[in-house]
Amino acid sequence: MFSKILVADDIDLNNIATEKAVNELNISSAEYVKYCDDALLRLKKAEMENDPFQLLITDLSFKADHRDAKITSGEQLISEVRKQFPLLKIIAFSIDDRPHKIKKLLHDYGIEGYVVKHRNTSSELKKAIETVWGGKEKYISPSVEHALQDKTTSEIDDYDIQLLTQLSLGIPQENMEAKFKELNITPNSKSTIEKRIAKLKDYFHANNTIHLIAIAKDMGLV
Amino acid sequence: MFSKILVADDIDLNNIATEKAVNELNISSAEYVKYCDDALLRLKKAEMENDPFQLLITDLSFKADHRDAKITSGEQLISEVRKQFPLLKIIAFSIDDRPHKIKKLLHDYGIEGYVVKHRNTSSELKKAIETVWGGKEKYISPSVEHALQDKTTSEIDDYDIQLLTQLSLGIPQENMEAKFKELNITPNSKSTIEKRIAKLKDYFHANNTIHLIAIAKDMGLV
DNA sequence: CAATCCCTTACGGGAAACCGTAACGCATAA
DNA sequence: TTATGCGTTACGGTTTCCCGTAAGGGATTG
Repeated sequence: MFSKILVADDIDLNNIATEKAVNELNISSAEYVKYCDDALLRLKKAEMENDPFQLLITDLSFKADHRDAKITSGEQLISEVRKQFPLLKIIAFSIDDRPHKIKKLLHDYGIEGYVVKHRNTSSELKKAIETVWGGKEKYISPSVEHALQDKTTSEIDDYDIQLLTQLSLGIPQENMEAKFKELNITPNSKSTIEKRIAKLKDYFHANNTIHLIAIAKDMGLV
Repeated sequence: MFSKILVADDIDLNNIATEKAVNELNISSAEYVKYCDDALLRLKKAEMENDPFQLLITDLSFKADHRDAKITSGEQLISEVRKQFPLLKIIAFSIDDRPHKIKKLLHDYGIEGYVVKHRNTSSELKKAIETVWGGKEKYISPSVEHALQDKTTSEIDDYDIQLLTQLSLGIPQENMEAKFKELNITPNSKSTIEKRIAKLKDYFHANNTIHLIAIAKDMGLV
């Protein structure tokens, strides 16, 4: 079993309960932090002392408070960790069960586990740690396993996300061509952009662009 | 101190940690449920047995699962509880720190406390229970006290919310007059609706209606 | 080399949204 | 009673969006 793990979650309740779950496994050392920046510092310190962490369990959403923070989300933390500590195993631990978010973490960063906070989190978390320790397979909460097969989101690419994002930020379709040129996104003609928006509306059965953006917001695409 | 309280939260971790906090107070009986429907059942049963609960601590967001649920959110639960058990004290216990949500619960339902799940939840929850037990004042987490003074949302009325909601559901401005007549909402002329949308865009500094709806979604207004 | 396919781009007509102006209805005040 | 103010409603012109058609430019194929 892992001998040294790090848990990052800004909500103290989660750390309290996670600690209880972790203590029921045979893990000799577990540390808990409430800020992403602190997580990175701990990882660096342990690396320097030649006693590195073996597993990071991290929440995805961290609320801002009075402290200045360089890393403000679990996703940013995961991205940094993957670059600086490629051997460290990662389990994401979140209330978010939206397929798009989950797939992104699994595919883009190749994390080893995704545990959804729900009614049986405690036992799931233990199973996840054991599975990841085994090293053979990833652990995904049963309630979101279907997310991986979900093709609704796999057919939506980065271009679509960019488009939806700019729309949600108030860029009118009229100015989108200029905006995309500014951002070096191609294709960027008014016509193609129009067609792509129409395709998205069709895909999500949206009555109009407002509806489309509302749906995208609900799905967590933007 | 309270002798009998009920805690409703669908995430087991929260119940585990809440239990720990509650045990540090002098409360002789505390029960924990993961479904809103169960909460209502427990309250009814205790009432019938002439041993009613004195305090309800409830989360606001409950995820759906395989079980059929009549009450699907903490807000609905609070609404029912206020009708059926007017003497029961209520503390809402949520990760949601958006002013609009908090004000709604405090004003529309007159709940006795609002604790935001954050980095010091455990001690805040204890303080909240003690304050509500005192019976003289309400408890609001310090980090959202400013929400009560926030006038951004107090100037947005139910009519605005209805309008934003229908827009986000894909009703085009063109058909809004008919929709509002169907819903018996007045005023409902095309012209007034146009003007109100323009006012909202102005208020939130939205470039266009899409942007407006994105902002409303972010603020939790719809 | 020409033929075909697919994606991108261009354009134009019609619908919806946007915005200013003005009339109407109703309440309060003179 | 008339005057004033405010919110609602009505209308028309301009802009933006929507949607169909068609032309342009590579890549692949015969």
